[in-house]
Amino acid sequence: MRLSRYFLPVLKETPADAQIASHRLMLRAGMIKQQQAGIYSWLPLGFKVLKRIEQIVHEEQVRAGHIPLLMPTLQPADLWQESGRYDAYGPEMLRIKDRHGRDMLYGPTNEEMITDIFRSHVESYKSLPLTLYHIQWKFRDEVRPRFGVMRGREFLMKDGYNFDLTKEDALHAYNRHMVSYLRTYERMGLTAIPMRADSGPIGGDDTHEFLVLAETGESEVFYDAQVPDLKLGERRVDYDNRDEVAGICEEFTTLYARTDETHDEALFNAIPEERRRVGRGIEVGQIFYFGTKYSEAMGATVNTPDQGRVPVHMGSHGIGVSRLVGALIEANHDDKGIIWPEGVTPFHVGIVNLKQGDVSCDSACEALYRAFVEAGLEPLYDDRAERAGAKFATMDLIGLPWRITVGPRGIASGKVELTSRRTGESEEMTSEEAVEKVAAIYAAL
RNA sequence: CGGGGCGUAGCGCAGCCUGGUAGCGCGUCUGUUUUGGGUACAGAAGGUCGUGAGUUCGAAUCUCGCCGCCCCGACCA
Repeated sequence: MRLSRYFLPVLKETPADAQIASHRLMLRAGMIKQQQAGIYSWLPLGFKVLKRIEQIVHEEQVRAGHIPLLMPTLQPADLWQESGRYDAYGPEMLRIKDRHGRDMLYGPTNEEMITDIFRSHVESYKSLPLTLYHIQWKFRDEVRPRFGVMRGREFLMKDGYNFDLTKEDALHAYNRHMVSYLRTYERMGLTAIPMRADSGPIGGDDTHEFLVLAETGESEVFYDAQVPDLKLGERRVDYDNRDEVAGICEEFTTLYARTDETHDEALFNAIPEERRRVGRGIEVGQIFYFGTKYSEAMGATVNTPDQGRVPVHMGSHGIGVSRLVGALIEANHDDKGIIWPEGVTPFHVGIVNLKQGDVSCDSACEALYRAFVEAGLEPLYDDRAERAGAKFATMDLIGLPWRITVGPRGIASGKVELTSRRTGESEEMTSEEAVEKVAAIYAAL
């Protein structure tokens, strides 16, 4: 993409309404525009990041054997009356009437609807196990939306639902989700810690929240200093292997890590003092096992091998996709702007032409641009007639992890400069070497 | 939903107390200039001062209502 032809409305000054870093930077970098309290338009740069995150979530769900579908944002009230949540949910649920006076709602979650889909088409234990998920916009009419996309009213969420014959099977689904989530966050360059949590209104016995450590987090967290060092890394996971999956879950949940909701002072104090940590975290996902709560209420039953009929065991599992954009920035920024991890960056590399209109600089930039496109990468070429300072400031603000600087001085000796946004370190090399190096970095992801 | 604050040009703000022709910086547009970290000069465009009512000869300014937004708490992917 050529910046002169892109739509990137960056702001030099910080909008007064934004208090925390991610919100400020998303506005300044032209990623979002607020339309109402807690409701945002996603401008091209923000939309790109959102889509990258969504893509990673999809890939890891499919890898775990889960099946994508898409349910509507608007739901009929009667499904929720069946489960009893129409009255239980309260004013957080946005209720709407259509022209015929029928009661509808903008879905805050989809347990009822997915259960309806399941019961319409599944009759036999032979169809199990089954895990369906979608990534769709949700609406929760928060009393007080804040922190930009981290606490919006409208938000994009991946929500998945497992249907299993037995509790044991459902717990395997639970574990599968935990491992797939760990992998999802790691690919984004985030450390998200599973913490035992309260079940809240969704109900159920087993639940973990995934927290990204950040000072601006809304939850207080207590954890063993060794927990953030746990990594899934390169290991291959067979998601059908129950023992292996359970083993990984055990590895990641044995050390103490809890939110204030479930914090246990005595257990915490059993950790050696130098390893006790208290901090704050941003919740970016949650997994639940809730048994037959919805299947019983809504008649989602299957025939069993011994001629019986039983309600299925279920769980639901969510990742806050739009919230992750904010959480990623909270975890990756400095005073100049955003620093995207390679896994989610909107463009792979920025090309800065220090002397637009200079024949040798222009042609070197064009050649770099073509080379990156041919290598399957997306460059953002700042070809505006701005001076160097403005171009650097824009690149720093929008946070592309790699920048190539092309100027008359370097070009005279056949060199360009490759700079890491994270470390600020620069290296001189030929254009070919720069393309090769950047391509190798992304190929290794 | 309790408490606090704000609404004046695209963005950031001053003016309001003490009513009298609506201003500044940035951005935008035109021209010149400059060119390795948000450049300089000259000119231009852009505002029913959130909204409705009231007081007044006269309201951005005073009074009341409404709407919107932000912050702190209680609640949540």
